[in-house]
Amino acid sequence: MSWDIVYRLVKQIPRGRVLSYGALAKALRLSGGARSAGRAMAATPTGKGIPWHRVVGERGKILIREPYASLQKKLLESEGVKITESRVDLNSHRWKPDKKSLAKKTAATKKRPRRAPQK
DNA sequence: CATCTGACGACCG
DNA sequence: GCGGTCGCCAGAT
Repeated sequence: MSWDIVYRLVKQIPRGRVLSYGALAKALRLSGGARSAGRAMAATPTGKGIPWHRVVGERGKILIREPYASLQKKLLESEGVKITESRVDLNSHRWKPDKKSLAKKTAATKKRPRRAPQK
């Protein structure tokens, strides 16, 4: 799968702003949801100018393990993001991608079925 | 092809 | 607020 679209969006996250895996997945309509977003980040090649550290858990928590967790925290703080107890202040830093930022082309399996027509 | 695992999230206790 | 479970899906073995 091409995580290109994910990287592209992540690269557009403004300095001092963060986005959650879930929001990221939703914005791009990834089939696997937050998990796929996470996979994408896990496969993110470092040194490509991709601010992967601006992606945290839905509640602003750093979910990754050491030593990346510490690194991420450090990077965020250096960007002016407030962090409290390994937790990002999503309340003031949550970022919403612009519609234009969503210049996705091949968003995984497009969109997934809404819900079972139950009832 | 069968299973397990995982940079997640929603729920429940 | 924290920890355990389940659901979701794609990759890895």
